[in-house]
Amino acid sequence: MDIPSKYNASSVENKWYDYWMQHNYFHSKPDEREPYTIVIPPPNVTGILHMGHMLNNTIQDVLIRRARLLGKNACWVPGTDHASIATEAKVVARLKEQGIDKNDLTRDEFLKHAWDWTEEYGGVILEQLKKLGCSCDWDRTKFTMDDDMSEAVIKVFVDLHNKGLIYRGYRMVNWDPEAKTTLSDEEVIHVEKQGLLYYLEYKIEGSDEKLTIATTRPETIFGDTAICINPNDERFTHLKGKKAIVPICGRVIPIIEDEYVDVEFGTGCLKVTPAHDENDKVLGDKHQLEVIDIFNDDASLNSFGLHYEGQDRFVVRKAVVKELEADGILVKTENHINKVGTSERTKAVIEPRLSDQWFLKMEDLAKPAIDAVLKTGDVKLFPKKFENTYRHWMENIRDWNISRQLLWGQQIPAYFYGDGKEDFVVAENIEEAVKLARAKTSNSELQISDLKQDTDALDTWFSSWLWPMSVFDGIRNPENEEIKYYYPTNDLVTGPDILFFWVARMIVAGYEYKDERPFENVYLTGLVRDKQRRKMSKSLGNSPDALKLIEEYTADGVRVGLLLSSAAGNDLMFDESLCQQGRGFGNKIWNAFQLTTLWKVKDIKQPKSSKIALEWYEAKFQAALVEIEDHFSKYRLSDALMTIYKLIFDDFCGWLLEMVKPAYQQPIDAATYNRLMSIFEDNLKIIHPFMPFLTEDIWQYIKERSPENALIISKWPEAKPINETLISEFDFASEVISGLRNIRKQKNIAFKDAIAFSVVNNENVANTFDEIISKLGNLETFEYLTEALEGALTYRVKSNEYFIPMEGSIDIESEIKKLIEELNYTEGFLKSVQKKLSNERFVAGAPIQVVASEKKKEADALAKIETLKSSLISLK
RNA sequence: GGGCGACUAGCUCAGUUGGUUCAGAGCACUUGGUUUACACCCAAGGGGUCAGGGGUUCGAAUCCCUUGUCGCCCA
Repeated sequence: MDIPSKYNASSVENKWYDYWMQHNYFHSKPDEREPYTIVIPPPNVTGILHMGHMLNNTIQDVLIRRARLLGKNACWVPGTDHASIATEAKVVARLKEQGIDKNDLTRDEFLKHAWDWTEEYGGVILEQLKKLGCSCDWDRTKFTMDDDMSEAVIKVFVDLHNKGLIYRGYRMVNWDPEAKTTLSDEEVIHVEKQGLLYYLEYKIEGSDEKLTIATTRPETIFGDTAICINPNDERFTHLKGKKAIVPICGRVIPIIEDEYVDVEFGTGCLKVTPAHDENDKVLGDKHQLEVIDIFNDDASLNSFGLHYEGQDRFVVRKAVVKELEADGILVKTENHINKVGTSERTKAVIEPRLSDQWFLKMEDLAKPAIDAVLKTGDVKLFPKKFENTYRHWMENIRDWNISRQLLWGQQIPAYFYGDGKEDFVVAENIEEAVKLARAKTSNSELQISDLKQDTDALDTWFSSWLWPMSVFDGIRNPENEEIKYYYPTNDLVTGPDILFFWVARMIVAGYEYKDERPFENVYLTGLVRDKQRRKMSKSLGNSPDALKLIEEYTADGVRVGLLLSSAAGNDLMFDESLCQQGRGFGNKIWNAFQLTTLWKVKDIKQPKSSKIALEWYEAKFQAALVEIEDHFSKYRLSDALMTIYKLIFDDFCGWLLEMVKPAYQQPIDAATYNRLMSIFEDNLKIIHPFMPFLTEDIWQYIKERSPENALIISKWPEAKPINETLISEFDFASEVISGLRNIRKQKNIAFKDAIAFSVVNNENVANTFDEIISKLGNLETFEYLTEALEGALTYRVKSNEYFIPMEGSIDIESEIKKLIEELNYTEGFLKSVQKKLSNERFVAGAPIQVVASEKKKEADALAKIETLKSSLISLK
């Protein structure tokens, strides 16, 4: 077989991805094996891959590939989300470019455009995931607007309505004047903005007196329906029961009293605008105030705005201020920082607005979801710190506004038969609706044509909260084989930014519809930031192009780079040098493989050193396996990767290969070679989840393999007992070798010059690794002595003393100085240990093993001091 | 304003019930190296008052109090 000397990532990646696809390894169907299921957090259908997706999906792929190797029936369901507001905004923008106004289109016409768009751009992101190596079961790809998915959504809406949990209410909602839709509370981002506080004078009716109020929104005076004072505020006692006159529009409004008013803030007087502020609405309800809505749905003023009618709210603010100033009503302005609600999607400033919307009662639904995370632990969050955030949100949960004034999404299945607020029925389809409407109205003459479906669509999250169930058709067919097999899923990997939007609601839906958790573990990734800690975003232009990154650093390299420093829940400070490290690691493995291919294998005797070396590596490998297992069980993927990285880089390449490497142009014995290759295969298995392409490629070069023997579906190495003795003996030997290297360096002895070497074995160290020390130290001789050797360079490991004879060139003075330094240090150390041991309270209070270890330290130090002293004597 | 979390080497982070393994890892840095797999490499080395202060304890990076800085969530 021809093996290229350089690893050619791009052709290898395509080759093996195609191979995996062709042999259907990613596909899962229910069988007798234990299932391991992940549902992808569906990205926006028209989105493109960014760093957050890369991180997210790499983690999922690592988990799914490992599960596959562990012999589980691994199923990773991919798909996309229709993302109603984001997608609709893009479609509207494109139509606008083409000179088409959304409002001129019928619902069906608009939806046609939206579907065209979806088909044009949809799924690009899924293709990009393939480049990253994601082993999703592509046969199962779902879209939240697929017919069956939509059916499930509608079914759930009807069901919740019939349970009395969905209601229609005239409420204050968050209005996005740009998208012209409401938003849920979670879609509103509060941003701190520098604004102004305006002090305005209102005349008191029937007197010359004036009252000053402070407001951040002077343009809303057109909606004022009261002035409120605090009844305990003596400054205003005399105004009780009087009326004030609103500037510009001259309307007379009452002065009301309420303790809600903060005496300290502004002037202690509040203007009340019930239509445009949530708190004012509460006040208004309490005091039965009139509600005057002054805005159109694009936040321009309506006729209540008088001569400002038709102008935008921010334009009006400036103009009103000017007019008020000219009239002497504006007393002063102050700088003021306030938090302004903005739309997550369009960034528009949110306008609180009263309107008829659909709501889902959350309080009771939330209860099992609270217990699952906080009491029973049925659902675990990683890292755990998010449990507090979760608790806080869930215990203060508010009803969920699920209607959106959008077209792109599932249309609300409420059918109106009259103009009254309650003149509607909710049904899965219009035929059903007619029947219900006839029954409700006792009017058997009612026809389909008499019904008008609510024009609103459902919030996107109202479809994605069913995702872990609906992808297996668990809502429409709750008893089908797939949902029974795959549900509950195992792990969910997503960002903490959608903990409430999505994760919490999936848990709610899971308990409501399956009476079971939707997943067991939630791995919350951090945000990907740049080196300067800025969030990666398109507008900042600091997000690298995902595909270019793969091209430059290989898919495996990027995967490793992303995972190297991303503990669960911690933000990831992304730096391309991490990918460099990942690519470098790939090259290292490739070169290690290259080395093995250069050897001629011969049926000759196996050197003892090779036999020991292989046994030692197997011990290290087993120890690493335990560590890796532990890291995975805690979702510490970076730690698991680092353990493997060090095992392969240091122990395998750095030590083992050097130990078994035959001399120049000499063959390697078959026993060592075969064992080594089998070890290599085990290495490939454990790194495969992180670096799937490179490992499969090498795996297939090692031997001809049938499709049943591909690495992707091989078996994770079996755990065996660890030979601890061998590990600790090697640790000692490696210190001996380091000492040799140091001496060589200090004395400028080239490696190719063999040297004589001897030891006084005070520690009674086993000679297991002597041959290896000889080989790696390039020793000419290795002798055991009973007494110190004179005229030699020395160094110590514990109380063992090592000698390298050197004629003439030994600087006795500096040797003595070195020994005295070492002696002083060891004596100081001994003193501190003995001080501890002479403390009765320590000996009595500390655990036995801690005391024992201190005693061992004492003995070791004493032995070492002995060695040092005798060396000093012999030098003098 | 309320809550949560963080602060450990130049950077990114580990450090589990206070005690074998406690001051660690990787990267970066310095020095040396044509050891025939790999300079995308090898070897050696420097570097931290564990944010500041106080306390509990035989013993504190770890527990408590306090101050500061930063981040996130909610209002």
